[in-house]
Amino acid sequence: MSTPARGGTAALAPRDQPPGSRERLFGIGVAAARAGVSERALRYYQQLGLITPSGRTPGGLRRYSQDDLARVARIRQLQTLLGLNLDEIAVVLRNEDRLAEIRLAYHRQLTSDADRRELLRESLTLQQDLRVTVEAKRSAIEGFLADLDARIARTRSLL
Amino acid sequence: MSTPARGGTAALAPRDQPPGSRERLFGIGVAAARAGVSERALRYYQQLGLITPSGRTPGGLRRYSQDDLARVARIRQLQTLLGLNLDEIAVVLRNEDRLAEIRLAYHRQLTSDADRRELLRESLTLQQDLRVTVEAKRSAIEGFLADLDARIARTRSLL
DNA sequence: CCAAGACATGACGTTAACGTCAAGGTCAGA
DNA sequence: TCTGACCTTGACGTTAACGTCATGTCTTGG
Repeated sequence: MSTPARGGTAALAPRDQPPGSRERLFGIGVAAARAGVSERALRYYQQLGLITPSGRTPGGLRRYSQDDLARVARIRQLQTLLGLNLDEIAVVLRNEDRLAEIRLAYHRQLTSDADRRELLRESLTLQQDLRVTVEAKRSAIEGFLADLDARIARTRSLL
Repeated sequence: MSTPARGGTAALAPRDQPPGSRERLFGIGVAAARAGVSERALRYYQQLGLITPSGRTPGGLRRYSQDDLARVARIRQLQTLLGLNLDEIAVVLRNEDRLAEIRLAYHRQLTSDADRRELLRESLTLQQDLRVTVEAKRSAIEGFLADLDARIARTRSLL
């Protein structure tokens, strides 16, 4: 493992700041704080393939972008709101990633028309599956809440 | 620990079947199957004080009633729907139990008026706390669903 | 250039919520 | 009465999602 020479063959190296869009990047400490999770959690998510920091310093330190933080928020949302485990979350995220790719390919016409339609259908199905479970959860919660309100009303009536 | 003599001083022992209401009782195997959980889970819930089978055979085998099964269902609901852990669930259940007791005491006037009002207020507060968290969850899920629907619409529009 | 944080990569520890196995008791029916 | 299915308690195992070191590296202000 040789430390890559800084400024050497920088052709493919991810630029630190694309001059136009001033993308602020954070170290793992700040990123974790902003995302409301631990550094360990961020490394763990990465280990499971849920996120990859959008950059590394030449020395190997992780650099997180705003989008990365949004992704972490999404993970937490799927975790706490829907109760999915990290493996299930990986599936959802992979699907969303593919959709984003398809959207790009759609504009640049990099893939064949048939391929895109195929991928689109597949993604749509996955999204609809997710929708079904979420909808079920919603109605269940609604029932729970109605029940709870009834209990509260009964309790109030005793006062 | 002496095995309690069967048929001894049975004055306070829970009757097996109150002659009027034909309460069917189940062994732990059937109970677990009906509740959709494992036998181990039932024993574990009992260990944590979440449920107590409403009876035991003279030999010590657990007997679960319909109400017990409903209670297990409630546990599962709080677990999967709200994401509470078993300790938090214990709090909720204890509160609900107390409310039920209060209702009984209310009719039979076993406690002082002041005591009952005090307990009622306390229970009401707990219920309202729960309501707040549930309501938060509901609106969060609603937002999630709206967002998901928007994504689905966008995906559809690409087809 | 150099010290003080911040960070990287293992590797082992922890907690909740059970799973599983062992060594026996209990019960209902033939 | 006796067998086979069901059940008991106790103890140890398991899995997910991290927590917590230990040890060495990177980065940055002075």
